[in-house]
Amino acid sequence: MIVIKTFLFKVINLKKATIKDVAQLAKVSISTVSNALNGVNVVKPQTKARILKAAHHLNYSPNLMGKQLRSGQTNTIGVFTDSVAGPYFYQLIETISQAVAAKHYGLSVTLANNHTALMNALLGNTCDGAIIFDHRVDDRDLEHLAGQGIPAVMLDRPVSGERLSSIVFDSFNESYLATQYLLKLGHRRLGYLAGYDNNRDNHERFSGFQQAILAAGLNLEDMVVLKGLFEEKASFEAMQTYLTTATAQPVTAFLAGNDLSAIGAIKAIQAAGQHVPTDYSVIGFDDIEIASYFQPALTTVHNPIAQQAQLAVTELIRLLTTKQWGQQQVLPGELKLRDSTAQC
Amino acid sequence: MIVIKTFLFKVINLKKATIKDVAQLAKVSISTVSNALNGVNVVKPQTKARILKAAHHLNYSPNLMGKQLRSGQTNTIGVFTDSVAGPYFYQLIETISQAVAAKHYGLSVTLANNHTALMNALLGNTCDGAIIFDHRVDDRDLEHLAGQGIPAVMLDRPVSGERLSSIVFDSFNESYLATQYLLKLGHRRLGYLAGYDNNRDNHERFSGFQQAILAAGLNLEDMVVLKGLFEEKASFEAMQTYLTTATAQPVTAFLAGNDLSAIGAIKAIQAAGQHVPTDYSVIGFDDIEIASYFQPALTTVHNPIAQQAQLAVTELIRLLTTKQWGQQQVLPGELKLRDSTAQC
DNA sequence: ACTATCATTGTATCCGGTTCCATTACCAAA
DNA sequence: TTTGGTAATGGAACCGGATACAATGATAGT
Repeated sequence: MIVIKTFLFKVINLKKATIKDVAQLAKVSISTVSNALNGVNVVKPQTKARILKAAHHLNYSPNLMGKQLRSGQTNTIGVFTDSVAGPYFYQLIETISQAVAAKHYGLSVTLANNHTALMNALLGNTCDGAIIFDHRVDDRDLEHLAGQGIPAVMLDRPVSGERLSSIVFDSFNESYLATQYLLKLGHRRLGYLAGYDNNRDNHERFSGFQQAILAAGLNLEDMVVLKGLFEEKASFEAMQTYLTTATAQPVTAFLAGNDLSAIGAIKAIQAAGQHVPTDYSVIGFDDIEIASYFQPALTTVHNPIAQQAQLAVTELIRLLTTKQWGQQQVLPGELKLRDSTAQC
Repeated sequence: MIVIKTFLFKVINLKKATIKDVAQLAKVSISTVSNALNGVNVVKPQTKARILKAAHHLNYSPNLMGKQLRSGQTNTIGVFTDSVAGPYFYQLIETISQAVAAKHYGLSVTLANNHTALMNALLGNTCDGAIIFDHRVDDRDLEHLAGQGIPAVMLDRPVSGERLSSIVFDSFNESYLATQYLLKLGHRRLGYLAGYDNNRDNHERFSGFQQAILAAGLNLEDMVVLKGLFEEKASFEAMQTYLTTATAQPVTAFLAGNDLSAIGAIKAIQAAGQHVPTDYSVIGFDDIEIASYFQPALTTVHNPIAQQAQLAVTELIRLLTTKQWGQQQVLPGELKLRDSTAQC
């Protein structure tokens, strides 16, 4: 009999202890337990001690679902994204996590594989506010969010509204200045390694590139656009193809859609027996970790990712705690001069 | 009056629509709404259509807290970690996210800044099962978890139990083999760039290093241990100090606790005007992205991170769906021969 | 001793869903 | 017309907590 009892005890114990169990063991009501555990200062110290002891004995930890359902607050900030791949994201999330912790919020990163799952998570009240880095979220989705009163900060698109802010990089100007720098070095025939067609950064960077060229009084027709697709491999192949079909008046400098693209291009140039920056200058975007380790060290545009992350959290908490409107913030980047660019 | 009404309407509308609102608008009970929206096949098509229309009109999306509280299921797998920094984590999480999506689970990554927050999140029923990559979780915590019936897979420590599995790399053997390789190249005086004292990987790697040396009949006293702390800067300084105090019979090869450490050491060697691998051979661990871009390309131990991630998800789902016991799995790494090692 | 006051504790409701079970409506067979 | 059966819908309990409010008990003032 004793054996069976022990077994039953174990099975019963497998079920998570609830506030009811704690109340029963401490011989008080559940409301008193709730008060004691949440630091409401009305419980007699003696009773509180008994409750804490009971809670500890039962390995009690509150069910967050119940807690959050009733209180309507999660005390959690959610980051929603379609991809955690790449160095950008983890630099971002690292600072976000620190900033969120400093403000005594919890952090939850949700990776949704499709749009429905994303919106469900976003609208499912699993967080008090959202930081969104997801290209699939369109304006209609944002309207939904706003309608449900969930504050959000967008990182990949400039938007703003009643409870909606955005913090983006100044891709156009960065590109404009980088291109200007290549022109200043004496290059007159430039190439652009394009990223994805529907990507905002790609679009802005390409526009900046074009505008700088026009502003210098040069002809866009002399320029070359290669499909780099933001990838090393695609850029390598695109550059390889270009090099074999090079004309008499070849391009001497390339602006790449991002660093990976720049690296792929440089590898193709090197594989063809030519040199960077002697034969070609190349500039990237993002200043990923590899950029400074690469040979030659990459001249690239550095975006203040940590600053963006910090601002995103600050701004979201502002939206959460005040009833003020959201705003658009644009952060300027910086051209890091390294060894992949030289005088023409 | 109309203006005020409109205003009131707006304010009311700001509140999220609940299942009750949908029921009211569709003129049915909430249970029917629930059935209709969850695909229970008892609702008359006509009614269902009316409900769907109402739900859409109200921008209704269910509150996940309520849903999960009642059903006791979250359909979500949680990843719990103390740090997302570094390339290891994002390679890991990328594969995890794909695997989880393929199994039709949601994914939530929780970054807890302190132990209490971590355990609260872990024990708060916010996920059906957990993948834990957090050095702060000790055996007592795991007992808690087991006691609450939450299945978990540990990634940084070999453990197993009723609902607990682990998937770790074979750090000891990897280190043993890497050291053996250095010995095979003719090196007789070796150095180890140590990581954190309390880190399991560091401990295993150091043990493997020592055992390989002993097995070769060499004397441990001839070996050198530098404090690299898994960081580039600390390793740079440790190596710099070592080089200035070098003896007549210097070490010719180093095993570093990780790649960053190896890179720091190599930079110090180069800064001192010497060369790798001509003067010193250096081996790292992890095969981070930079390793192959670095000059010289780093000889390092490659761990099958994607495989670990895939197995973690598969194993966790096994624990979730069957009542079988957990297990320990150890994955072998592979020594990637590149350009930072040479014959003595 | 009686009562007002305050410190504690208990009761009941609610949060937003799911789900079991009862109820209703409808139709065909007797 | 009655009955039986099934399809469709509604009612109510419940998940685990928080919280407003009621109730209790103790203490002190008169």
